[in-house]
Amino acid sequence: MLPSILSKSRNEPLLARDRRRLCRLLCSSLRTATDLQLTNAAAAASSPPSSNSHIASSPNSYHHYTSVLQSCVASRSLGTGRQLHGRLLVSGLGPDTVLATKLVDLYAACGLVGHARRLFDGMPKRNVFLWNVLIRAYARDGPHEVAIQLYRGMVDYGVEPDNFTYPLALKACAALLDLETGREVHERVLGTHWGEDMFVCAGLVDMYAKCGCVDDARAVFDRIRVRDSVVWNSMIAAYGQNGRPMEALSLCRDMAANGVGPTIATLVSTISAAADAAALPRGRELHGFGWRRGFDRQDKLKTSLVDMYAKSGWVQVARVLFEQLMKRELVSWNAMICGYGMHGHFDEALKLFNKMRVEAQVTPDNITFVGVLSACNHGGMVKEAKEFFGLMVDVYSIKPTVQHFTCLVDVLGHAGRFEEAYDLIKGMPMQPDSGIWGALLNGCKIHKNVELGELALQKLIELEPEDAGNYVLLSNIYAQSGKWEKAARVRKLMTNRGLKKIIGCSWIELKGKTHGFLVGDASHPRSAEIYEELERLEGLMSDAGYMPDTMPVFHDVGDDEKRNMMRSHSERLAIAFGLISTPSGTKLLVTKNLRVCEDCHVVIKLISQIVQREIIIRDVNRYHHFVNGECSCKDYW
DNA sequence: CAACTATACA
Repeated sequence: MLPSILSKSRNEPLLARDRRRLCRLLCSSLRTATDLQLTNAAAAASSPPSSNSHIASSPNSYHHYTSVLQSCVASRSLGTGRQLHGRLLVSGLGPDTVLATKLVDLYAACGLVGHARRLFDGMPKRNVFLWNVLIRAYARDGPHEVAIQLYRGMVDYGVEPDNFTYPLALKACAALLDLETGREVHERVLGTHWGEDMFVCAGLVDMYAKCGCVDDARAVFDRIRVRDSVVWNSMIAAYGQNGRPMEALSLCRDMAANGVGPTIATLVSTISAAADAAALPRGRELHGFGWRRGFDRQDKLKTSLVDMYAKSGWVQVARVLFEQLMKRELVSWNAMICGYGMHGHFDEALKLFNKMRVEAQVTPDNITFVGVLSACNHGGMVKEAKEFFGLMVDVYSIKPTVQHFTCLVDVLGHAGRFEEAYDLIKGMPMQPDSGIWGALLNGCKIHKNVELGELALQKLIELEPEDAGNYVLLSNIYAQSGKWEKAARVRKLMTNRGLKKIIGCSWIELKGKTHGFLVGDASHPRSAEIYEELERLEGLMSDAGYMPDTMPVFHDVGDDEKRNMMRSHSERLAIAFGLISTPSGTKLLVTKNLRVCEDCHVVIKLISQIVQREIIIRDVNRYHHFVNGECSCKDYW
């Protein structure tokens, strides 16, 4: 009869004899003073005043027994838990699923998944709680494949997954980027009534988002009737993580309009979206909002602000916030180092990197090295880049990824060391991707290496035949070396394949409103003033000896027309608009969907000198920080 | 027993 003690239903009164037995068991396992203190404190904490608190606090009840175990879970008192487990085994107090669930939970929480698994495997009967607790352990700490195996095992075992199981299984799918299984889980959910459950839907949204299917995520999101902040956050993060920051920002507005208050998670996701969209005014607004709520004291929010300010050109502000962090985590260091790197402050980036390793004793990861290598890159530091690469591999035993190789190829290409770059590519342990060939092609463009440029383009076309930018780049290489027929042939090849050059577009955000400009755009209400300003500046520039360089325009058109096309490049329109709409001295940030052309680069340098303004252009792949006639890229980009 | 939150090459 004893084994049945522990499987009595919770509300059934225990027999006096059972109670005595349990009490003895419990007391004998809690002999040490520390354990006792721990347990008492934890038990007190886990029984808040409630209608049945008298039951929980009664020392002889089954509730007390389970609550002691519960408190072990809460305080991770492995010792006490193991003793209890031992006693249970010795006394033949058998397999009660409630107690087993708590033990499995305890072992998993203390990192002893093996123990948890053995206990689980030994249970003759498994209910949904037991499955969930074990799946949770694997869904949280991995290996995630096991979580999915268990989910499948549970179905085979005949236990129906519930509203707790699905989010866990989906979390594992998300971690593995296993879209196929994710869809399978979704299918199953649709066959039940759990499709209405907010937790399950949040799990689905997140799973689709992590697997890159934002629109599937949105479809699930749209069908949810009542949405709490977490579901909104999941969807906002979905856009942010999939390169659609503008939609993330607008969804945050929708969330507020729907009366759901932003939480710290909302702000972190949205601020990071603002960073990616280089939407500084919006980011500052969010910063202010977080400040009023007192969220900005939290390191996670502050780190997202570090990233946002750095990406919006305010590296110094980012640094101040970085210094204010209570504890500088790896991500914070990475954000700051990459922030310096992308603006060309390679000396600051390297100083910070050393501070991180030596003073703060934080171990860098592969992302840190991407930042450091790209910083070397922007500074043209070949020797240092190689050294850091060696440091990464030899000292930190970090396996280089294709991104690290891309940085090296890029720095070598910039320096015109094509043989080394090409050898490096040939010796890479992985297949070179489009980034690698793109970096090489970029170097070829700078040094007018037509031969290797052709090869790189060949590879690029194989890898991404749909990308018109590749054709444009090669055509520019030809044009720069005066090979006009070849330039035209590439252009023709491009049109024959039905590819269109992406139209250049730049935007600038002023007072929370985004103003976008296309090439030759005359649609802006202040268009006349914008062109007037450009003309005024051109006059001042030719006084300074500026001659337009029309080389990059590869169309077969007359010089005058080329000039006109150049002078109405979208970034110039955006800058002119910024100049006439802001007080003198205001820093301008312009974002562009393509690369800045050579002539615009020269022009913007001159403008920054003439009007004495800091102008930041955020290219499709880097920043140009123009101050007093100089650019942070030192004309290498 | 459950869902969301920062960093990265070209």
